Amino acid sequence: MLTNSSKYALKAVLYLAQYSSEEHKLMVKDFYEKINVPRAYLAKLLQELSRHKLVSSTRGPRGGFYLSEENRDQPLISIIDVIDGPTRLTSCMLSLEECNEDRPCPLHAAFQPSRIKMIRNLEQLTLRELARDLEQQRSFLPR
Amino acid sequence: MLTNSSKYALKAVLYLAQYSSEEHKLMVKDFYEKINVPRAYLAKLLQELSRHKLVSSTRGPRGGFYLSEENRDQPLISIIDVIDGPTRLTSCMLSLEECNEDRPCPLHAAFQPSRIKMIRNLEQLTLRELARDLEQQRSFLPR
DNA sequence: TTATAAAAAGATATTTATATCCTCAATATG
DNA sequence: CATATTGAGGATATAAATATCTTTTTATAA
Ligand code: FES
Ligand code: FES
Repeated sequence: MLTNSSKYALKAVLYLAQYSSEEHKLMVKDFYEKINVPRAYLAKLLQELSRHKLVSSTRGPRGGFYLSEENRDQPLISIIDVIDGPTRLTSCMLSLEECNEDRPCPLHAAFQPSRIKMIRNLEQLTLRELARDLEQQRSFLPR
Repeated sequence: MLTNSSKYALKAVLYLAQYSSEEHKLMVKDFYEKINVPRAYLAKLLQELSRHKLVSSTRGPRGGFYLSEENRDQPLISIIDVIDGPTRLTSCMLSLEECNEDRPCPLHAAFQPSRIKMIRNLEQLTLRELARDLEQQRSFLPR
């Protein structure tokens, strides 16, 4: 469904949503163990997200990563698009060149409705909303 | 969502469902181009499915692969389980050890309903049914 | 201004998925 | 029985994903 890379990225961003702020930045070495992601690989993923303005960072002493208020309003899909590429979830399940009703593959009719629902969720749910669920212990971040 | 391998396998099996029978077996070299799968790799995938009794085959002259009537009644999921492993679609989207309501990850609540629908579809739809759609040109097999 | 701490960037290594190749075993046919 | 034909199986090659290591840049604060 998702690659390991985007799972790592989502865990990292949700962790930052919970425990970081502009006043309290987190260094990679401070939390890579909490979310069980290889340290150097996590750094790479966050760099990529930073380049795309999905997480915030500053270098040097007292630097680190954090989520700005704007970052928190990003939908989940934006993380996935950057790490897995924008076609991972929307492309045809059997790799037909394009997925559409006009010339559907054999799986299309049965799967498109639930697939669309999942994608709509990813487009609508923001990091802020999921972080709130975590805070209220309505959900739990895997380590 | 699915690996290339299981997409290949599904295309192959659906092709066999349409064009093969016990009386008319198909050799790999006769159809690997039709479904655009590397010849030797397709052979490997069909061998694996054959070992699991999901496709039928005989060796020697006039041999080849085909789908028996029993093969045609298998659900899609059985192909995917053999090629991708049985946890590909059911495991937690963030790789939490187990996906359940008691201790859900942040994505669980939003995604589980549509995910379950997709999996139910895969468990219920048989090759026979999808082949019928193809025959009626209600769907099209990508090459 | 200097030393230091942190991310950014680039190079390299490892593992897994995908793909190919070669030999062996089974089966049909003459 | 001999021979040709096909899948089965094992070994190997390549590509992509995952992971690590080293160097450079930027910011802080003494
Ligand atoms: S055409 Fe294949 S999933 Fe839509
Ligand atoms: S617990 Fe993560 S998807 Fe169910």
